[in-house]
Amino acid sequence: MPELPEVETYVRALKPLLQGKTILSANVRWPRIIAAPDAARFADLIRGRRFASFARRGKYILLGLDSEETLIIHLRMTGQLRLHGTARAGPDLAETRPDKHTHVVFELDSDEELRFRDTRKFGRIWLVENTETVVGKLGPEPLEAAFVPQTLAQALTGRKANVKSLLLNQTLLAGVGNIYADESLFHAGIDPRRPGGSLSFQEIESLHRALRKVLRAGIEAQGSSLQDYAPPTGAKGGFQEQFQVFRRGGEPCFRCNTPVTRTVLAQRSTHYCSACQK
DNA sequence: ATATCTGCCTGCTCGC
DNA sequence: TGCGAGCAGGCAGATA
Repeated sequence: MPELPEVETYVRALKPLLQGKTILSANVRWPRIIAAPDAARFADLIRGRRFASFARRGKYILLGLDSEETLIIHLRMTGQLRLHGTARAGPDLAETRPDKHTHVVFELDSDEELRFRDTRKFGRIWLVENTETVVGKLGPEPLEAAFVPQTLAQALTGRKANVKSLLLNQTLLAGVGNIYADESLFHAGIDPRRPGGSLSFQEIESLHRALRKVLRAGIEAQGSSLQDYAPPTGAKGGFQEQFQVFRRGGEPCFRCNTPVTRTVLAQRSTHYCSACQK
């Protein structure tokens, strides 16, 4: 499940692969993937556009074009973007043919095509003039300088929902998903079931520090490689090797040997150490 | 306003 | 081996 570090890795990888290349056509094989405008208009508008800028906001990939428009892609759970050769593919053409999970194919002017592949079809693609119509409701970027403990305090104070659910709320904080929420709460020593409003300012500072540390480490490791995540270059990230609690239910905590607890919060699997996290 | 639930999807695992 | 049930989960939209 691509979260902030995985999406950041994606954007960094896409830039040298796509910069300056022009989209000759877009073949939409599963129209529901295109969130806006409708699939036919999308294909019409994107024809002839050139990739000009590359950015990330939360878990969204923002590909600025040489027009007033931005191509926005959200990978959700199982979305992937891969660049494939076409004319240069030669004898391996059969191997490079889009499979049944490839829902959008962008033909480029470089004898290549950019494919959006998504087994579970949760991913979405937009083409918009104003990015705010898509990402406008997102909360602050946790790695920007403007994100200080007071920002996090503002998101948590007065809240009765558990802190794990609040960390997953993209309108409060952008980019944190299930992996980095569980890992950050472990590093901060905070029980994920605690009501957001029950955290002391000292605990909020600790959580703020943990979030930034874990997200930076995730980017440094080029993300986590789980079953469905595949970056455009094929190079796999290694942050899963640093997991302290995520998907380690029943296994001993690396710090204290207490078996890691697995429970469900906000309908999502949640992992924590009952001894280390209070 | 906030909190919680449902639907979207497919592949995989599990039990019979 | 076959098959259905349950599960994984980000986010929009609905409901409480």
